[in-house]
Amino acid sequence: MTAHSTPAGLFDQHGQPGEPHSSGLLKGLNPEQLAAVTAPQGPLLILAGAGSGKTRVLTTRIAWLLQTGQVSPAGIMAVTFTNKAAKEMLTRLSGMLPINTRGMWIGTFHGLCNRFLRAHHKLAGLPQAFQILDTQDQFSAVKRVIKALNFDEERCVPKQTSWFIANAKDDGKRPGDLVPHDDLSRMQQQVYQAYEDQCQREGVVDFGELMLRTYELMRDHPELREHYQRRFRHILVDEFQDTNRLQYAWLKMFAGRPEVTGSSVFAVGDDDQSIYAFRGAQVGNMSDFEREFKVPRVIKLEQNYRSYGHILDAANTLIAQNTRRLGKNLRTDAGQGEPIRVHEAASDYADAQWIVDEARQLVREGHPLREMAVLYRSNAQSRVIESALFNAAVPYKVYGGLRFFERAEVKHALAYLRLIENPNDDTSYLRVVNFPTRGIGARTMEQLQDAARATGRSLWQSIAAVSGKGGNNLAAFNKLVDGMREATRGLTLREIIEHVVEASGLADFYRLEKEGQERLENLAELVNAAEAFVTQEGFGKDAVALPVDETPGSIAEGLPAAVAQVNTLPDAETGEIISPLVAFLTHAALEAGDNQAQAGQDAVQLMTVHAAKGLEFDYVFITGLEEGLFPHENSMNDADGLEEERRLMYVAITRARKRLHMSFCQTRMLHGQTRYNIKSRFLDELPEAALKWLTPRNQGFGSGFAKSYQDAWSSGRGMGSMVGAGAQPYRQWGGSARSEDSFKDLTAPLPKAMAQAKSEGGLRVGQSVFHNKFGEGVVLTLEGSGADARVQVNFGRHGTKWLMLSVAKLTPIE
DNA sequence: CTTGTGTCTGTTTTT
DNA sequence: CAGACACAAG
Repeated sequence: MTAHSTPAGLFDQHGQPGEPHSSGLLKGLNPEQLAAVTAPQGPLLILAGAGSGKTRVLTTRIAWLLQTGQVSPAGIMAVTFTNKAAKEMLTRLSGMLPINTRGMWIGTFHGLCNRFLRAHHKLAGLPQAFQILDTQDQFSAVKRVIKALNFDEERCVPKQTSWFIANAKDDGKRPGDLVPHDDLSRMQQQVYQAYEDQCQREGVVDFGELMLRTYELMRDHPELREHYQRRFRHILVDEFQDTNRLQYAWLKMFAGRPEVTGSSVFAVGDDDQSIYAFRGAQVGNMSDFEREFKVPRVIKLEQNYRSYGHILDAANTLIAQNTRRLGKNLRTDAGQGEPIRVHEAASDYADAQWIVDEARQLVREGHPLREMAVLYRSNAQSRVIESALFNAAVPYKVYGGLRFFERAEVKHALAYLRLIENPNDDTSYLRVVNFPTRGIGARTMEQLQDAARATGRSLWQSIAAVSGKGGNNLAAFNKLVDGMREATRGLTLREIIEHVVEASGLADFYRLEKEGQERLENLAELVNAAEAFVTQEGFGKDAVALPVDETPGSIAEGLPAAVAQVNTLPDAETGEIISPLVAFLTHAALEAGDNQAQAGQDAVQLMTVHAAKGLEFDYVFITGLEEGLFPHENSMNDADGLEEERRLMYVAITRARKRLHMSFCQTRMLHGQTRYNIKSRFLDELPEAALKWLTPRNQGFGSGFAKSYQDAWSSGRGMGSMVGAGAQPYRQWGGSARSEDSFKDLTAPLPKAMAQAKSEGGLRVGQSVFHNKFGEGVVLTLEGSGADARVQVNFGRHGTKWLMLSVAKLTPIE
């Protein structure tokens, strides 16, 4: 999405957009891009490779359609997956044309659904101020349902069940559409049904529900369907390869049958960058689209404006190993550039150190830190790298993890705000009824929940059913919330939040807490976020009235004003404009916000490969190229999983503009255990000519074997702590490694490589050796032979250790 | 109702 | 190793 600063100004692709004439708009487009942008009405599929100017094509297409008068802003719908992508599109578009982007429907799938459901909330059977459950909320709601149904949580695991429900919705399925095939799925189906009832009662929807309900509303109401189908003459979809079944059906619903509605869908995607199958993405939607919409031709954007040749060669060669592809090869005019620097380290620690060294070298050459990114497969890998960077005083920024609106203190404050709008929101009620504590304990809440369940009412409505002290406290709590609602009536959003933070007792609570300072700051930041939201969304004195829909006879006809972009459409029937508070709460749910405030600071960027999709950097480090990690062991058993891992690797490689670094290590600390890793098969799949090995290839024996061996170096307990097993995944015996029972594992067959290790090791008593962790030592004793060989080594200040020769990595020193 | 202890479980993530 | 969570004791 960020397609600015390109290698050494070699390319003119990302220069300033031309002046607002179509000739200016189209200037600098290559033939394929031009064909895509100026394609005639009708379905179109753009296969856009990484760095091929995808976003530019998408936005220029919209600008061109508008400028040539083929469509009015109201006839455009552009859908993305992330808020970031939607914003980027809007920003670029307003840079190209002096148009008001507000009449267009540009946003994320969920943002547009929200807009739609707010406008038609009566038809959808929702309160106007319906609240949106995020994943956390959804999970706790499901958990509550499982408890209420008295299901065994061992059998009907809440996490799996909430995943099950989300998946069903992504597939467009209601509880009644499911056919249970065993006890578990029968239970899950029941939970789904009860969960759905509960959400409906509380007036809340989860992410999947936003999509599904919009889809169903369109499906079940012909007049609505016809209206929107007629209205959106051009539907543009970004990252089409990431759409799930429901989203594709949703798109078809809005597009209608092209020959009838005349609408055209402009789908842009890259099957090679499909990395979200695990959450329901169907790459197959691309070929389905091509077939079902009778796409006359697929335009391939293969000219890359981002990376140098070696990098692209690596990407192309790698991805060519995937069998199920639409087929595409990236090319560049930029020259080969530097080869990819490949480094093998003895340990994850040494690997991190190497990254720090390389980064410092780049700094010495005058490159800013923000142009360096360290990418890894899983979040757990960031720790070592962080500590190495920290120790070297190199600023860094980690992406991922807890986002702003997901922080506990922020969610607490939001829960109070939600209760002001909708006291029947049980999820919010449960979150803060006793936070800060006000004498409402578990048994009180149990009584309350029982009463609510019995009558089918909300917790808020059921407090009279609880007598005694607990009941009084509950009444006091309801009164507190009522009081807040009264006190904040007519206040600005900022004032509302300030009041609630104080009146709820949250502020006092955190003021007294030792570690509360940061939380207080986050609450202050929440006020800022609200302030920024109000300014940005244009609430306040001079909101401009815009006709939303000009189509005569439509449901939405004559709507008064779209005060703000997506979140604040007026009610379709009453024309009442949603309060800034509801809009802000929606914003908080749909846009979890960045996780770190310190933006703009020059720092090395650390993130998972998934998080890096759509980004680009001059210098990229791909770390942890080890079997079991990347490709991840959970994905490498089936062909589809492996291909997805390869696409992930492809995404990682294509993030780099100028120089790419890849690294792996022989030992890695994971879950408190040392793992021995083989280098990733993906390294072997890269063209040799594009690589520059900084360490000798296949050096030592650590890189070639013993994937799953527990290190045997704990001294003192002698052989009892030595563990060896066949080629089992390490995780199968984590705990037992500490018990004497594991001793018997030593009898398991050992691979040939281990026997070789001994002879190659060529150790003798008195031999000097090097060990990754303990450093230099001297061999004191040799025992056993072959797979059973063990050795006693004196490591000086680290003491004397018994090591399993087949497991510990010892390098002889002459 | 709070606090401490023990157990468990560890991909990827937007909305 | 470390965070989340459940349960028992105070």
